[in-house]
Amino acid sequence: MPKDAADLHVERWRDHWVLEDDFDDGIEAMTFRLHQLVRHLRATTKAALAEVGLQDFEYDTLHRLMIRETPGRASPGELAQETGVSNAGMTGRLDSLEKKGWLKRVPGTEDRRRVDVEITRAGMRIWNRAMNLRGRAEDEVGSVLSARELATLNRLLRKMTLYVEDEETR
Amino acid sequence: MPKDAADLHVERWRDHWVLEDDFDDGIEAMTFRLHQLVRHLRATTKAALAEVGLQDFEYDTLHRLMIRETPGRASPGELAQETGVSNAGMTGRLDSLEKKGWLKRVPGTEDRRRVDVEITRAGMRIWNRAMNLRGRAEDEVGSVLSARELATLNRLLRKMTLYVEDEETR
DNA sequence: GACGAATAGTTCGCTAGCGAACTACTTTCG
DNA sequence: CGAAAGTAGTTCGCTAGCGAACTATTCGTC
Repeated sequence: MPKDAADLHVERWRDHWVLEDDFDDGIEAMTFRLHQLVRHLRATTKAALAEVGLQDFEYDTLHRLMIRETPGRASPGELAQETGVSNAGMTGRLDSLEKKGWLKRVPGTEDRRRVDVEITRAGMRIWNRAMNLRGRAEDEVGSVLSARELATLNRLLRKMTLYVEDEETR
Repeated sequence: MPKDAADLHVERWRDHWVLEDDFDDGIEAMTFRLHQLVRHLRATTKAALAEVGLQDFEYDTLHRLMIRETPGRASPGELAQETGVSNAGMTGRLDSLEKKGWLKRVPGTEDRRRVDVEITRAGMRIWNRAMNLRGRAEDEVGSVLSARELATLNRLLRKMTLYVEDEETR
C-alpha cells in the first residue's frame, strides 16, 4: 500500500520521540489528513472562484446566505454564526459585498437593532456561476472514491460531526 | 439515523434549487463535514494551546520544525512549504518566535542566501507541553470511532490524500 | 570569466479578521 | 413605569498573512 504524507509523518514521529502521553497513531494520521484535505479543497476552490472574480470569503458569505432555510435573507449575526466568523468580521464582509452590489442591508422592521441582509440579482448571478465551478473542483477529489466508499466515509464523518455539534450546543 | 448539519444542508439544497450542473450529494456532504471537523479541531486546539500561552500559528511553526526528518532544524522556505504559508508569512512568524526566544536564525554555512532555523531549549519545552494538550483535544473527537472504524476512515482519507499529493507535485 | 537566470529570504503596502468597546435598541424586573 | 440587563451590529486598533518587489547570493551558459 502506498504511503501518504500522514503515514510518513507518523513513522518519523515514532522514530524520533518518546512521548509523555502516548499518541494514537490513527488519530494523529486522521487529523493530519483532515487538515491536508481541507487545505487542498480551499486552494482548489480559491482558484476556481478566481475565474468569476470572487474571493473565497465573498463566495462563502453569498453561499451561506443562499443555502439558508430563508434563501437570500439573514441577519448579520446569523451569518456570522453559520460561517464561524466574528460579528466584527461579518460586518467587514458585508461592507465589502454591499459595496460591490451583491447584497444590501435593510433595516429590520420589528426590531430596530436588527439589520436584514438580502442578496441582489447581481449577487445571485455571480453566486450561481461560482457554485458550479466550485462543485467541479470538489468533485475531482471525491471521485477517487467509489459510491460505496463515499457512503462509508460520510457515515464515519457523521459520527464525529454529530459529536461535535452536540459539544457546540452545550 | 440522526442527522447532522451536513444532512440538513443537503436536504435543504434539494428543496430549493434546480441546478445547472448536478451536484453529488455525497461529495457535497463530505466537503461540508470535512470543513466542519477541521473548524472544530482548530477551535479546540486553539483553546488547549492558550493554556500554555501559545497561539496556533506559533504551535504550528514549532511543531512542523520538530517533526521533520531533521528535528528542530529547517530553512524558512522548507517551513513555509510544509505549513502552507507564504515565504513572507513565514518570515513574519519566524520574526515573532525568534523575538520570544523559542527559535533562532543561523546563517547558512554553504549557501549564504540560506538561513537555518533552529529551535531553542525554551522552544522545545513549550512545544512539548503544548503538544500533549493538543493531543488530548484531538483524541476527544476521534474517540467516538472504534479502532476498526478509525482504520477504515484513514484508509478512505488516504485514498484522497494520495490523489491530492500527486496533484500537488505536478 | 562575465552575464543572465534562478533561488532564498526580507520588506512593504495592503487586507480579512479579531477582541474590546461602543451606540442604539429591546427585554426584564422591581 | 423606569432603570438595569441583555442583545444587534458597528467602530477601532491591532495582527497574521498575502502578493509584488526588492536585495543578496548561487548556478548555468556562452
